[in-house]
Amino acid sequence: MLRRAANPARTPRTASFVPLIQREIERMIGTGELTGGTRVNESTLALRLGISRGPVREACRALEQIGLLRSELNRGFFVREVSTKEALDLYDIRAGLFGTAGRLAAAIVTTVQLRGLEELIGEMDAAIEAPDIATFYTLNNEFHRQVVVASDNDKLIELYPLLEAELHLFRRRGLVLPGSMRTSNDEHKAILDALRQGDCTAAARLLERHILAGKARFLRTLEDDSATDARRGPLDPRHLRSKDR
Amino acid sequence: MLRRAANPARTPRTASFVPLIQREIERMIGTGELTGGTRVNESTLALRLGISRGPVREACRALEQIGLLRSELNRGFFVREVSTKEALDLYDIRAGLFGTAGRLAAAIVTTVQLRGLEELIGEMDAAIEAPDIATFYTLNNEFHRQVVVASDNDKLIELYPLLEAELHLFRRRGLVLPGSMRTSNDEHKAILDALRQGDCTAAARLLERHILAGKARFLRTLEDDSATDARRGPLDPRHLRSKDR
DNA sequence: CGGCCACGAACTGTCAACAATTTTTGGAGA
DNA sequence: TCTCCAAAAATTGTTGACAGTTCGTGGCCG
Repeated sequence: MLRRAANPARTPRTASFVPLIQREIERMIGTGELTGGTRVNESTLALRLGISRGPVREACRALEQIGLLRSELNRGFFVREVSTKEALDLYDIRAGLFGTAGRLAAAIVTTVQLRGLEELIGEMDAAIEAPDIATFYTLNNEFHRQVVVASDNDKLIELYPLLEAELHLFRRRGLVLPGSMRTSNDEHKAILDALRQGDCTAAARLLERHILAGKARFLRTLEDDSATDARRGPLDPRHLRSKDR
Repeated sequence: MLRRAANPARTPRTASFVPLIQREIERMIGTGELTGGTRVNESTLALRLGISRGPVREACRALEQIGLLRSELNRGFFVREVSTKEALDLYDIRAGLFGTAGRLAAAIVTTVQLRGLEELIGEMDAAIEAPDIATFYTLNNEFHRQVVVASDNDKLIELYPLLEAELHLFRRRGLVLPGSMRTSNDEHKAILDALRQGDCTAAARLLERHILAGKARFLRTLEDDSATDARRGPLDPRHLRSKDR
């Protein structure tokens, strides 16, 4: 929580409030403290953080650009809700970018990085045995992140987490199916092999398919949900237009 | 130019100033009115647009997020300069995304859209004959845009132009080599064929390679420049780490 | 003549206030 | 009791002002 108790002076000027507020709101969204569709009350938030509305508005404007908030004229900022169509779109984009990351990484990945990925795979195996879904989820994210970092493409390293964050705004969480963890980690192992051998084409293909497989699993959970939970109604047929491959 | 002369009332409230300012700054950057590295003076800009600094700051904060501006504490906002490394990184990202666009588009592209692409290719041929580099440049951009639109991936349609805009911040413009126009349009024809046949894999591969070919041409112009214009010094060896394919 | 420091101007970061708009509340009428 | 409407409250969009920082200038000292 942001407190200015330790700094009664008017303006610290050693750091701007805006990035702090931005990260704070991101955190609130991440933890579910702010849930999709809810309105961000500028005054309340400013009061709670002990600052005025100006910096809060700037932070919200920044968050609007990266897709975490949306604005309505004279009504302020709202936490974005990601539709099923958008979530599926994001999977396709992530697939393309992740494939690119693999193509780049395979050419320049270091042995240290390879060892790191190997360790993560081992820990994921352990999490599968436990079974510990939460830990697997974290490790899986870290594996993806490290692959992107290995690409040494700074723009990609910057862009990829934004897409992940936006995907997390999809209304239903916990998209990791217990049964799919083993399959997923097998894919990780194949990816590691391709990276180790410096096979750019294979790495790109495997990583792209890894995300698209995730998309397929995601689609399946959606269908399951709409079957068991009839209140939500049938799936929008538009979703089926996004063909895989 | 934004003027409020027609609206002397204090607050119109039929639209927020922020998006208008944002687009105005984008335009100024696009036309080169604001060039890379220059400082964005909030007071001056606000005065010129006839509004106060608040909305200007919000617009700048938004532009910071999409990579057109950067901020320094107590020094304000500056027009970003895109380094050679970043430009090359952007080419790789665009290649991956463009390939994704092609994979998606091939499955659902309409005959109307195909006809539109075909016409653009024809016009580009004419521009090559003229020769009219500026027109070719515009048509080429439009061709790329239409392929992305054909993917029907809204997030991609939103994301792709941002990357284009950022690439335009690279310090040297006019990266279209006269000699490469014909090659480039030949690639367009192959892409159109793949799309017409609904061949997702071929379309993805061709589009990805089309951008990577652009990256290769880009690299060549850099080398030419550094050879003829020795004052800039030799290329940073890091650039060579981004291997193609 | 050159470097250093102090002073003033310019500018940023933040705040408090105001007007316009939206939302809520309360009650009158059917 | 429910619906509709008007007034009050709450909230946003914008503004002008203030404090602190950075930048530029000129004088002083070596």
